[in-house]
Amino acid sequence: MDATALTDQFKLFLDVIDTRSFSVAGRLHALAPSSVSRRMDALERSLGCQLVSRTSHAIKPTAAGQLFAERARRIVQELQLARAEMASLQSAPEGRIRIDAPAPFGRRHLAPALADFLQAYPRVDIQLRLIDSFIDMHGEHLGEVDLVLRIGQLADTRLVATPLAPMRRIVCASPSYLQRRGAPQSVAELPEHDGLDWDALAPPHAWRFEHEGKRQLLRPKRLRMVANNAEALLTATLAGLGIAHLPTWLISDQLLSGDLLPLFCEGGLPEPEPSGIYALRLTREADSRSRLLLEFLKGRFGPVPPWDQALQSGLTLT
Amino acid sequence: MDATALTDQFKLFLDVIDTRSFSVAGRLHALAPSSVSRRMDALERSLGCQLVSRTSHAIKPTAAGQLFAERARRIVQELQLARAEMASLQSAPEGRIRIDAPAPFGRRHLAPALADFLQAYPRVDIQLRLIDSFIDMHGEHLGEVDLVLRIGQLADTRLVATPLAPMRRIVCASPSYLQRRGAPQSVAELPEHDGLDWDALAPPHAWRFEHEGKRQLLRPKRLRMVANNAEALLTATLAGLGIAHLPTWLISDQLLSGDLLPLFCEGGLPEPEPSGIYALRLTREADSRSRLLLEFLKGRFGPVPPWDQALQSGLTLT
DNA sequence: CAATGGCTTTGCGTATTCCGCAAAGCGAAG
DNA sequence: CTTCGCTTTGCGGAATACGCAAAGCCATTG
Repeated sequence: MDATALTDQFKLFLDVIDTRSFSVAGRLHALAPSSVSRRMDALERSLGCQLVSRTSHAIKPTAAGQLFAERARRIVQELQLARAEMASLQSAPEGRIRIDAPAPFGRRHLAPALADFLQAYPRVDIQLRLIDSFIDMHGEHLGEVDLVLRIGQLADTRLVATPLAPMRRIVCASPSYLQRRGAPQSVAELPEHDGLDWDALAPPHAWRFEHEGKRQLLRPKRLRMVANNAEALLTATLAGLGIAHLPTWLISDQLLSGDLLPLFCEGGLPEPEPSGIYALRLTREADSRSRLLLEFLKGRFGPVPPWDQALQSGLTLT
Repeated sequence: MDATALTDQFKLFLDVIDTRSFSVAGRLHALAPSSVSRRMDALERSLGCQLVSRTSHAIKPTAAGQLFAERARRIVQELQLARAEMASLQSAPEGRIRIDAPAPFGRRHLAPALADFLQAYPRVDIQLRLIDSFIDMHGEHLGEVDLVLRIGQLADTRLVATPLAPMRRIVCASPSYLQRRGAPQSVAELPEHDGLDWDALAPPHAWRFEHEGKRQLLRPKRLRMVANNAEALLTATLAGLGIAHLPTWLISDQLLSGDLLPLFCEGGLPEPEPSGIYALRLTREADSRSRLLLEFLKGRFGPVPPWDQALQSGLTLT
């Protein structure tokens, strides 16, 4: 059963309705009139209601037939659209997808993913723009990109956000720091330590946990460094400047290599807020290439991201 | 090829995508894994692009496959909706369709059509309300009816109007009047005659023509009768009180029997304005029964209404 | 009024396709 | 390393779909 048979069956029916004749509809589809008659009979028996009223000389669409034709027209249109989209993916004429993404995540995970995507679809080009500062969603330069990757809380915009991966954060420190200051035995000891924290746009400099069912908001007494750049925080943490609450996509390598040690890793500490890695589009009706890339990234990063997979197997090993 | 096979093909593909396995998807559809493999292969060759990436042990949807699955879900939904609609038509549970219509048209043409419709769909009931006065579209009693028939110009409303039939009007008079006053030889003589006219809500009491490319607006000097009821105008015209410009759906019987004589029938005089017989619905998403009746009426009255058909063959005969 | 032409339907032989089974190849888990 | 399960492919059989021809019927036409 070829997939074109799906649309052809409906198109035959529509031609029957339009031409009011089995024979000329059959001629349009290179089918004998008898085949058209049998097909329409099968369709009617399958639907359980009469679609065309037959006299021995001519046919006339029933009211039910007209109604079904209306639906069938929509369906044929969607079928052709789906087919055309698949075809356009294959040829992908001069397709350039423009992406904005945060630089640390982009370098670590997006760039390798894009490399694989480009190999899978040789005729697609990509323009990647990595941004170290926060991306302003409301800027008018949004029209210049097809996809924007965003990490963290979602600001309410008129954009369409599709989740790419969940984000987990782990409290960690370097071995040197822990040797010097000792490892905290519980969450309650955290405020006594030096902290390195994200400089979010939202003011509360604090770490939010959900432990044993109740939410806790902890703030280290001394924040030795606050930065709005993930790489800078990582560098400071590796240098043993303090304890940080860093996302797994940033530190999975260091956790596996032992350059960073997780604290309270027994609980797992899931991200309590609806926070994650999202792809934003300007409109729901993006072009096929962007949507293709979006599906590709969804398949690559979700539901459990590769960095978390490695962490899971790696941490149980140690 | 059963019509259910059409949706089953897509549902199989969707199950393959969801379960990520040919064998369990095949089990869901009572198909051997080999058949699933062959069908997916055929689908991919038909679309010309890979939908699932196969390793010998497991499969994984391609980005293109995810994209196509999105489309396929919509299509399957529409297919099931169409099928359900057809099924609901057949059983038609306690279906009552409420219709408002102008009384003269309703008695003449709508009632016979409804009788045929009721015979075709035995489980549907109809509540017909014929109204002699104009129907106020803005009244709140609109929620109580499913369909409203309207003749003439369309007032702008939030309603959805679908044309049922074009309206033609013919200038005519009774033989007695023409014998007494003589027949006008051209449109220019019309103002000298006694007129019978529709009492439209819009004030201009005049007959609009389109003759030889230019629009003419004629007003009889003496309007012997003005009424807002078609039957009353017809009665007056038959009584020989004057010349009237009456719609063909009203006077086709009298024209055929000779009780009324057409004037200037050589030109045909099409209705110049976008005027006709319309069905109004409150919302585009009416229930199946109302839409079924609508299609039935459209098929019965359009594109050339039966009264005009009879006129055409009848008038060429005389 | 009769004939003709075209349309739909049905029966039948044939050809195409579609399915399941079995064997082979292969990767992942134990 | 072995084993299990999944996918793929070849093959025989069956079900289906097709076209052709004959029949029935209605509208048009000479």
